[in-house]
Amino acid sequence: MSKTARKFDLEKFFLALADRNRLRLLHLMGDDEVCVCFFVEILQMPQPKVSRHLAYLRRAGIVDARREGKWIHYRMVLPEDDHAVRVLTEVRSWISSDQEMQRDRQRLVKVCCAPQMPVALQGAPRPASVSVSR
Amino acid sequence: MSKTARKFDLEKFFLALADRNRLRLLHLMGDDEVCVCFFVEILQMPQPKVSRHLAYLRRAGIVDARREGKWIHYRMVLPEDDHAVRVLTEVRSWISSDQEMQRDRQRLVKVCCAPQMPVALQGAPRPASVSVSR
DNA sequence: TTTACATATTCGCTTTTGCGAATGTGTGGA
DNA sequence: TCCACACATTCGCAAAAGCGAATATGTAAA
Repeated sequence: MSKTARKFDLEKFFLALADRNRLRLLHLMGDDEVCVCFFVEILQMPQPKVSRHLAYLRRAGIVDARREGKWIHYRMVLPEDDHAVRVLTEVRSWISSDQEMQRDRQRLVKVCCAPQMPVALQGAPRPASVSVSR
Repeated sequence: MSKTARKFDLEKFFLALADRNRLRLLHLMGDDEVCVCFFVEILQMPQPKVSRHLAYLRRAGIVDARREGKWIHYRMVLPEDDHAVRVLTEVRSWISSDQEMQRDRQRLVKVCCAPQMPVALQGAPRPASVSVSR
């Protein structure tokens, strides 16, 4: 599940960013580690669709996944390439200014800070801050 | 031929960057205004292919074109969106570190600084520095 | 006003991408 | 051991992208 060092592919990198679904996923992660079930719930997308787009980001070296029991957490990683890191930093700041994405995040905060989470998320591990790692 | 202000589309922007042909075109432009015929000559691509990719960049608001007689010059523009500008700045620095693109540029410099340009480019206006404009 | 030239666009075609639906895989609890 | 759950992957199809070939457009020069 862990990423091994590989040559950074410019095209694959930008292709991964060229889809609003994936940008929304990235923005929801932010600096945290987020469980797949939250993406499904917050974005109201079918689970296979979420998984497919997460896989896309994984293959592009932009996110990494960690299993914890039945749940799988995704987080952003700093790509090996410094240019990619800086582009990604700009992209994150950019998508933060997008209205729809702001609403996504508001829903995430609202849901996971509530004393009682929605039925679909009962028992799911809440998003937790992680230091973005290589 | 000139770009009118329009809402900046995140997806379209990244999609435009998600193709090596287009990244090579962008890199060849750099800070200059470059005539289409140079792209065709340097990149050794069929002219319709070059035109199609340039159109793609135009529609994404990344480049603009200027006609001068029979020739058409392309140059990068600073997108309206400041985030896009910063991403683009990083991208330009990124592609500058790519080997193939460095070779592209070397060929461009070699060709247009030569006292006698190749037959295909006889009479073509050489690339000229322009201040990147909005 | 033809003609030549530089560039843009259109047309089939193949490849790739995204999708929903179905199915597979790994984990923990009964 | 069997089942339920969380997630990943596969499959078949529709939409989109990229390509070469052909064609259209705009300009200058004869």
